[in-house]
Amino acid sequence: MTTLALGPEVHLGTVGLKRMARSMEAPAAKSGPARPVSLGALGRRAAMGRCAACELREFTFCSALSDVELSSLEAIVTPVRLAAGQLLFQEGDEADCVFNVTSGVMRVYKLLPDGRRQITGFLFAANFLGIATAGSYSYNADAITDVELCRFGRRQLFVLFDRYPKLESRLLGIATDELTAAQDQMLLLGRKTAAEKLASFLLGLARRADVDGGRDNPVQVPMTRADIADYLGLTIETVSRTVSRFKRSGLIEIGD
Amino acid sequence: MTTLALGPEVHLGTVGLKRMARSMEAPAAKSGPARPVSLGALGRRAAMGRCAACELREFTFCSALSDVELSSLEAIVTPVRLAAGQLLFQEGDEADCVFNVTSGVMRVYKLLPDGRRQITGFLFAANFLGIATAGSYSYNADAITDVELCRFGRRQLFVLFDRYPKLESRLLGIATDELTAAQDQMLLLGRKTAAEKLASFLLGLARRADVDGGRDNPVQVPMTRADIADYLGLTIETVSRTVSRFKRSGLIEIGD
DNA sequence: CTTCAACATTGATCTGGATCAATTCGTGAG
DNA sequence: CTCACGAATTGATCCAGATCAATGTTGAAG
Repeated sequence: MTTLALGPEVHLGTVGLKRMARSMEAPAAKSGPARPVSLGALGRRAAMGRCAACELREFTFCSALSDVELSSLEAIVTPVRLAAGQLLFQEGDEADCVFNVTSGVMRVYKLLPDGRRQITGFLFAANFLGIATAGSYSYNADAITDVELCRFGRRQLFVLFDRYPKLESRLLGIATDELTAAQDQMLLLGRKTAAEKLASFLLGLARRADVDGGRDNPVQVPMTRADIADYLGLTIETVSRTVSRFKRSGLIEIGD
Repeated sequence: MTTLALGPEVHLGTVGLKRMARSMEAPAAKSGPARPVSLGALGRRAAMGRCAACELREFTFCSALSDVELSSLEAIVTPVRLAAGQLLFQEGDEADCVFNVTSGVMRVYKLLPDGRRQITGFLFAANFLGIATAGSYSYNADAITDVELCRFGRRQLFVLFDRYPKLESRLLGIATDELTAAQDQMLLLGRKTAAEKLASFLLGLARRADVDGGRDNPVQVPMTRADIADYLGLTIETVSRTVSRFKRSGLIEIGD
C-alpha cells in the first residue's frame, strides 16, 4: 500500500500550482511537516455485535439513537466479512440490505457494457452503503482490502424508521452529504485537469483520514493506480506520470 | 428554443452507434416516429397557493401528505417567480429555504475560481431543489427560462417533518434518486465519449419529458449549447459539431 | 535463492476534443 | 426595414491526455 507524505502546506499553495490550489475546496490548511500515520479507519475499533461499545458509532447513522434505543438496531444487525477483491453486490441485484463499513476499504463503481469503469466512491470505516430506490442496486460494490461491515435488512430497518424517525433523519443527512460530494466529483470529472484531479483526490483522502480520527499526513493510499484512474476519469499512465511529477516538484513524498 | 426530433428508435440502436446505444441505460424503447410535442412541465398546471388542486403534486414530495394534511404544508409555502437568467441562490448563501419548481427550467452548477463551470443538473417542473447540510448551499441555482417555484422555510419544513415523518421519508427517496442520477452523470463525465455524452443527454431529456407527462419526441431543449457543454464536460464547439453529425447521420432532426 | 504475476513507471506516438478564428443565424430594439 | 449582439456553426490548428510499448519493482509461492 502506497503511503504519501504531503509536503508542508506551503508547497501546495505555491510551486507553480497556484491555480490548482485555488480550485480546491481547502488547500490542506493543516500544521507542521510530515509525521507518521495510519488511516483514520484503521485506528478505531468497531465492536461488532456490541453497538453500545462501538467507537465508530458517533460517525454513522447509529448515533441517532440513544444507548437504550440502540439495542433494537443491534437486534437486526448481522456482521459481514469480505476478503480483498470480493464482491458485495452488483448492479441489478435486489437491494434488500444496507451496510455500514466497520473496517477496511470498499469501492463502488459503475460499468459500461464494453468494460469502461467509473468508480463513484471509496468507502472507509463508518461509511454507509446500499441506499437505493427502485428495488435494485444501481452500482457495484467490492472490497479493496479485507473488509468488515454491519448488514441491516432493508425491511427491518424501515420498521425501525417508523419507531425512531430520528434514524431516518440521520440517513437523509447522510444522503445529502453524499449528494454534495457527488456534485464536487462532477466538477472534478467535467472541468479539472489531471493535476487538479489528483491534487483534489489526495487532499480529499487527507481530509477524510483527519475527520475519521486518523492522521492526515502522510496519508495511506490503499487503492491501485487503476482504481485512482477510474475514480478520476484518467488512465493508469496519466495518474502515474502526474504522481511522479508531484514527487519531482516536491509536492509529495512517497513512502511504502 | 431548439426542438429535437429523435429518429425512430431503430436508428438509435443501429447506424454505427451500436456501442453508444448499448452504453446507455435505456435505448429509447418507445413506439412510432416523431409526433408534436411540449415539454412535460409546460403541459401541466401548478395551482400556486392551492396545493390540493396542484397537478404537480403527485410528482413531488407533497404527495406524501393527504388532502387534509396538505393544508399545513400550504400554510408555510410562498410562491416565487424568477425571470430568465435570474439567480435564486449562490454557493455559500445561508441555506434557509428549499424549493419546488412549478414551471420553467432551472440550472444548478458549481464554479471554479477561474470561471470554469460544471452544471450538475437541470430542474423542470416538480423537481426539488435546495437540500443542503452544513447550513449553506454548496452550489448555485439560476433560471434558464422564466420560472415559478414554491418556497418553503427550512425551519418550518423541519417542524412538519416531526409531525409527518412520511414527508421526510419522501424526501429521502428523492435524495436517493438524485444520488443515483449523480452516479450516472459521473459515469458519463468520466468515461463516455462526446457522442455518447450527447446521446445520453438527449435520451435523458426525452425520458424525463415522458415521465413528467409530456411528449418525448420531439423533445424541447430549452438550454443553450453553452449550458449543454457545461453539463457534459465539453466545449460549445464540440457540442455543436456533434449535434451536426447526429443530424447529418439522420439520428435526429432539428426543429426550432 | 528463483520464478512469476500483478502493479507501476517511463518513453514514443497518436488523437479526440480544445482552442483559435471567422462567418452565419436569429431576434429584439429602434 | 436595419442594426447589433448573443448564440450557433464550421474550419484550421493545437495539445493534454490516451494509447502503444517496453522496462522496472515487489511480493508471494515454491
